[in-house]
Amino acid sequence: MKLSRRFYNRETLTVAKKLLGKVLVHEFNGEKISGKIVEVEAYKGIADKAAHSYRGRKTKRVEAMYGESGHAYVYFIYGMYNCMNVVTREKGVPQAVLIRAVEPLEGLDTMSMNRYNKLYKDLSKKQIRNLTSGPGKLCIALSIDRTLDKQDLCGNILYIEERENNNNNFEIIESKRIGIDYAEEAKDYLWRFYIKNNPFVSKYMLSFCIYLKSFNFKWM
DNA sequence: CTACGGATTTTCT
DNA sequence: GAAAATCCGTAGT
Repeated sequence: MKLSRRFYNRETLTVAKKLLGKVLVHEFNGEKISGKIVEVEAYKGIADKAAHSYRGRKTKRVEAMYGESGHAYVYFIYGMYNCMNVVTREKGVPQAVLIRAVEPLEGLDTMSMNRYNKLYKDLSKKQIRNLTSGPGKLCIALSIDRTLDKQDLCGNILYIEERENNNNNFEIIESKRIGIDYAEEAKDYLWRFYIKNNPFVSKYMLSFCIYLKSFNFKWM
């Protein structure tokens, strides 16, 4: 089931946590490329020093954040990467959730070609783990760039869905957001959420990787 | 494991 | 002109 407008038009921290475990899909060149969302960050707009829309800043780049909920906000950063957000709240309230990591599901060869110009079966364990474990990495893997800025997530190109066999039996960890050292007191807010012990989280836990390794998981 | 620097260009002041 | 919601490789522990 594709997530509805109603899903996105809620408190941003709620949407952030509820997005964990859902599946991000990009239909591109007639193929479904998808991954399970395992890590997100909330950006709460006007009052959030870490948000691009802090103090009501309304530049061309952040326009999408001011629009209707359930649309994409894709921006370019560090001279070479794109990051994808989901716009939340009603029109005029510029808040969003950054998708920080997904676990690859469909289109594995396309993803591995996009990232490493190799077939999935030829990837090293390290490359598999790094396929989509970060906001810039997942955009490369899923072919998400600024042409998808303002894209309606209730459409048929880029969307998020809840799957029938969805396993919602996971623990959510709350932590500080990453890469926002300039944000003064806002840098300490616990607005990053991720699925505990999932190996595709951007800053994954070593202890759990060692644990998985003992079971000979293929991505270790 | 951690720490650090370089890449690269849009965006905003 | 400086900074940026990142990633990668290398060197040190």
